[in-house]
Amino acid sequence: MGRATIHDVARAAGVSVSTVSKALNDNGRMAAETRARIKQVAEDIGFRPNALARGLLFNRSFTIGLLTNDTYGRFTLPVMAGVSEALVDKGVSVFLCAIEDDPALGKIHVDAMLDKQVDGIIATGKRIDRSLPVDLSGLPVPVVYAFTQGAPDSVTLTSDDAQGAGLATDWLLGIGRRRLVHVTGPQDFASVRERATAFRAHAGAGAEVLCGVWAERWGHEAVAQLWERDGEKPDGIFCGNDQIARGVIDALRERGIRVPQDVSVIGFDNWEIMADQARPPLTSVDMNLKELGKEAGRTVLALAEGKIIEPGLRKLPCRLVVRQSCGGGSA
Amino acid sequence: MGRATIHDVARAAGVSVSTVSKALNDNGRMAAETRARIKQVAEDIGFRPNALARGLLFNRSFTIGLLTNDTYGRFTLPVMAGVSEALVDKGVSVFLCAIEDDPALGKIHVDAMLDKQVDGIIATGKRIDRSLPVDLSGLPVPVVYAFTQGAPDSVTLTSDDAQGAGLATDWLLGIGRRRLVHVTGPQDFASVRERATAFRAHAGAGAEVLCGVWAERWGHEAVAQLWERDGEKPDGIFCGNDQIARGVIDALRERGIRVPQDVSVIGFDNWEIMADQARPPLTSVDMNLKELGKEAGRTVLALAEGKIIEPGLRKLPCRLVVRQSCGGGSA
DNA sequence: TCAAGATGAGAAAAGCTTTTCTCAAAGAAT
DNA sequence: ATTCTTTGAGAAAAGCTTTTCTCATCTTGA
Repeated sequence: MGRATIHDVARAAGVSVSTVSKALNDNGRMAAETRARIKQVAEDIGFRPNALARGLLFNRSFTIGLLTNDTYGRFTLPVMAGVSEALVDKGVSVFLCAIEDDPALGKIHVDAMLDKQVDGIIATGKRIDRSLPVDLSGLPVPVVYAFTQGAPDSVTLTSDDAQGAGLATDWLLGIGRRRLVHVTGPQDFASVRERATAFRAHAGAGAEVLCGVWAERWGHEAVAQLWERDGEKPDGIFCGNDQIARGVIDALRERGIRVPQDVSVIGFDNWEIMADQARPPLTSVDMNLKELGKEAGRTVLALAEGKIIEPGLRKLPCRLVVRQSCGGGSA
Repeated sequence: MGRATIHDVARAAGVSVSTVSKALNDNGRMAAETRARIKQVAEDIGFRPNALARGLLFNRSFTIGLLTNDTYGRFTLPVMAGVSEALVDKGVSVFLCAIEDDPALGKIHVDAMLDKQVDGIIATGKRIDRSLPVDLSGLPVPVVYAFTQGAPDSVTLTSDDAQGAGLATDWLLGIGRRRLVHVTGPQDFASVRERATAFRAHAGAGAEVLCGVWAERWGHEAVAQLWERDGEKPDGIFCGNDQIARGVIDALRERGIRVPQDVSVIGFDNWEIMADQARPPLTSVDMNLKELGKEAGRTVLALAEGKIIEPGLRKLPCRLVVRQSCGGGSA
């Protein structure tokens, strides 16, 4: 019972364990024929080295911890998938630690990870301007922050909100829209402020920004505000997330305004389930969260291997996913 | 550098490592005063035993693997959180393995988990009538399936679709609705069939079931079908998910039909972000996925400890979350 | 006072893998 | 034929913790 050990292979091949080890790791000197035979026996027997024993020996567990306080959101899941994907072919597995917003739970999880000798920790959350309720400074392993507020002098990865906003704004300008408005979320989000600044920089200082909440009804309401006052109406609306965009599109339709013929709308997040189901489907800025997760994985691994990575905030570019709500597609 | 080992504690306390071990684990015979002193030293020094070494010794890694092919969906995240929560205070950590729908990737992850000597594996997915693209039978560790199709003779946990549908139907009947309709997703989903059967059993064999797709526009369309034909109109609509319910509510509003005064609507999934933002907020059936995850965690741990759990399909009850789309709330 | 029992603490082995040393045998060169 | 070199393979230690023995010392009873 149990899994085959290197001793089983040695016995089956009629050699010593050290010879088996050397054969399998292409180490040491030995007859090529012996090496091949041992490899064959190991394969036949289904031997795979015990990672616990290797970890003990190398002081390296080939394991990292992923800490998140977001158990429902749509942001962390792609990040996690990216981390997992980046590390799996390096033989590194990922501990998932859901800590809610509970500092005590956070500490328990961090201690458990350290006990298990993780090679590093990635912290991720639901908002890039809030930090996790747990102190990760002074740990004996490297820490990388992804899509959450990092400690000073740490390596922190986020999406580039300004660049994403610029992408959307330029696209609207590129297809000939001139009267642009940005309808977005609450101003206390750093993302909101950064996107708004970039929007104004690209669209012109006079371009209007309406802050509200992250909800469809705010999209409705913003359209009402914009259309029920005097003056020129916008012909391009860049929204702070896909839900707001969804509300905007619905409100425009209810007013008989055609999207994209009369007004172009762009969302943010590229939340497929929302963007695809909007009528018309929503052009949206994608934050490349999976890519961000991959990068976080690669980075923490590099740090674990002793490579020097300059600390600081690194912003990864967004991309624009073109659907029909905007016009100007290549089709 | 590195973490303190039991040898460091022994040296600091002026005793042997075996004495330290016995002191900390409340094992063996020794002077109470010695024991207390050693414990104090260990605490001061910040000693925590190396889980790799313990794992090697006990043939137990205090680790389980969580396999999922759902990297974007909203079903697995609460399941994962539940698993993590159930196991953290047993000292068990969870490996997250995102395998997409790739059998090769699945095998790699399973092998990696076995290498790391996981005590068990939980498989979870995005659909309870599809199985993961990887064979988990004949593994040397116990496997529990949660919210995905399990192998024959395995322990499989899902939500009780029939009971959930019954809950919703009875609620509608209980508040006096008599002309009920069930608007749901594609019939090739087992969940759809099961809920429909339960709906008919509770609402009467003649009660109508409309199958379509899992999308808002289908909710719209179903309302159009129902209202644009002759005969009595429904006064209670039970929807197969919250997106459909959302479409139904919007379509009713557009027709001037009041929810909940004229028609009661109930959704399924209790997807907060959708249910809360509907106008009015949606009463919905919650599958208790976090609870399901917890149960899966407890079960796999029990199996890992050698307890006998009868194999088979276990269905965990749903609950109804009452908001305003239905009337009949206690308020 | 001597033997027997109780008590406290250390030595060693096990769990699995890898690496460094060591050693023996075979082949080559003188 | 003898010595040196090369080659092939095994022994042992390290990495950390726990448990089972074993041993020495102290106490107690006869």
